[in-house]
Amino acid sequence: MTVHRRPTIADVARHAGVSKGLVSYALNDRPGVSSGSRERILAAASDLGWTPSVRARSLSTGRSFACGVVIGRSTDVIAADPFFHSLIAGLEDVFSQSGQVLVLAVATPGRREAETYRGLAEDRRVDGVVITDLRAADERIALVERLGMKAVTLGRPDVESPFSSVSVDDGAGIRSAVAHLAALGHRRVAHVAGPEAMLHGRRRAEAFLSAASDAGLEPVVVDTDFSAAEGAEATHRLLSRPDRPTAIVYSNDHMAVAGIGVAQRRGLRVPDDLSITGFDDTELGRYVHPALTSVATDARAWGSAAARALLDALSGGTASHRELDEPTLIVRESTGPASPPSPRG
Amino acid sequence: MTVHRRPTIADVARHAGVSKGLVSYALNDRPGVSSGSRERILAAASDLGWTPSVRARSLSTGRSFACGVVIGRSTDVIAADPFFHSLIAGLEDVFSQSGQVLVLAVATPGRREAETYRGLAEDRRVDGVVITDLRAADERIALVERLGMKAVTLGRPDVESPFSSVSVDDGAGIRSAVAHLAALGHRRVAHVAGPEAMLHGRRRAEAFLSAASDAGLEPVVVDTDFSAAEGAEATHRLLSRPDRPTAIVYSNDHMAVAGIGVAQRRGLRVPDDLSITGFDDTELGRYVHPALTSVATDARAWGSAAARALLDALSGGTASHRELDEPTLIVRESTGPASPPSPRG
DNA sequence: TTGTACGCGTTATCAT
DNA sequence: ATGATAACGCGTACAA
Repeated sequence: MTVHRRPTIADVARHAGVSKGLVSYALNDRPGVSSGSRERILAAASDLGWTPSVRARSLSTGRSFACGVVIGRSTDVIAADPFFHSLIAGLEDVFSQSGQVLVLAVATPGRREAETYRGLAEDRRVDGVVITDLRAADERIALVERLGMKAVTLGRPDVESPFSSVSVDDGAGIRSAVAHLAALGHRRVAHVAGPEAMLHGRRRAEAFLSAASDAGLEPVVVDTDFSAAEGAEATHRLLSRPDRPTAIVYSNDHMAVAGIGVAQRRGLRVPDDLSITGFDDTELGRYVHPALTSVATDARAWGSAAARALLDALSGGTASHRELDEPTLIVRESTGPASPPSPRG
Repeated sequence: MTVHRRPTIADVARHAGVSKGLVSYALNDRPGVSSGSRERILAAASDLGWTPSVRARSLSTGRSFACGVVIGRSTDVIAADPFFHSLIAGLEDVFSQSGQVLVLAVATPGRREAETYRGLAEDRRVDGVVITDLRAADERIALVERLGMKAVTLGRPDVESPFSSVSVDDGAGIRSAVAHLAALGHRRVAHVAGPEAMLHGRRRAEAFLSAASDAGLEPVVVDTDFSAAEGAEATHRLLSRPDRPTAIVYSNDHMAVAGIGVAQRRGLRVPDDLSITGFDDTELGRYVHPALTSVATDARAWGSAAARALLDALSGGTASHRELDEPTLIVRESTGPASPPSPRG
């Protein structure tokens, strides 16, 4: 009675009547193997149902066949961000097909971001990482490089980077939102932005400001940390101004929904008294009242593209910079014609 | 000039003047090492800054030092579920401290759940998995066992299981919501439930029904897939009934927020015409209008407890069943005294 | 093409 | 009871 042992490369070699080394060459599509041997080897491998042992491969090559994503510390904020989940799904779509595994690490107050990257690099738990939420002068680029890992950044960093990037022009999304509002006759428009330290938050804010002034509007920008709490607070602040805006462009749906709540709480009607746009086009936005006008980005496609770029880098490819399709504005009910502000705002 | 090479166990052995094997025994706290040698070995290891190579260890022990979570196919639904993120954070809190890594795998229409588990097991990419969203007669239990992995389930399965479980009595949360509504004078109450196939969805529905009849109320239950879309549709159906409910208990915040939207869309005021409760106490619920009354579960603590249980199982512990603290009802603005239904509902 | 050393810990076997 | 030695896991890579 034979125990079911997993076939090793030695079994394949025996089966094909060649040496272990030759099998390795044949299976890795490398030169120096006659086509006859190659065929016999491949046949033997498939006969035996052989698949390489990731563990053994890992030990001899020093690679881990895993890629990582480090989630920044603000768990609550990211927890509420459906974007992130779609991104993960997109990454996994590609990784799983290439035998890579996706490792998730969470930075905490007790284990800061840099330590978390170090932890993943230390024993090469991952070969590469996906860097999200780029910050101004982001130290992670140099850190990851120093740690000897490959990486891909979501968006193009503002510092020298040896890594590939995959970007979406969210500025275009913001511009279309502003254009939409301008066409509706709004003049005093506000932007509830993400953290100023985050590159995409900043770029959205810049796009907002330039689009608004190009259209001859009077723009205001308030920074937040992307949370519903700060989104709500920013909305209160904006609506308390004597020259309160008639439209607010939020940099995510979450804050926009909170913004609708604040407006209602203050007795304003959306969109009659205040127009609101979101960003990310989350499912919930379609079912709140009024349904949210939002900028739709394809986070899953973004993830897939990033994963492919990272795999390419892992197999020795040179850094590339890819720009994905522009996001599009989905107009629903939360935006409407501008009307003079009522005194009760 | 010496190249910076990572110290291996052989270096430690040399340094301590003993053999490789003995170092391994000493570092793994196994008998057969004199206290003198043990001390010298530990000193040498810390002198050299030696840490075991996970890869080498992995090859010789057959373990991967990784644990996995498989995300079921409905990405959109889970994407919107902040619960999941907190769970992940809780898992990672514990895994990262014990040198484990958290692997995330996503099942897709193209790669179904069972295949995904198989993929993780095939080359032992993970040693154990956390099984979430238990279903009735869940086949994953047997599958995972057959695949030779350890596991922990979130909630206690309704089938024989060799695995530890960590549970939260969400029924208690539902009961407190029903009690709250009953105290406010509601009589016709509805529950917008999760999928009937999911154990926790079913248990919440059962808790709802029994609590409602115990309180002498007239309960209705509608099943959904947890998405905002189905939550909204269920709400429409309920509010179209001639004997429409005056209060609805949703099995997540997401659907509850959509429910508020639907009520408003139909010209009903919350809570004057309709009281609404959610489940999970997400951040957004605090900022919608009216702020959502919701059942708060500590997903992060749940994750940590599950991770600990899994680690325990990996180190040979026997299956245990732990019950965490009961969730609590957070009363906000979306629930209020019952009032006779207006004809416009 | 083949043989074999190598990566690095773990563990069974053997000697003291 | 201590400790050394060597085999093992499984691919990879280089010398022969």
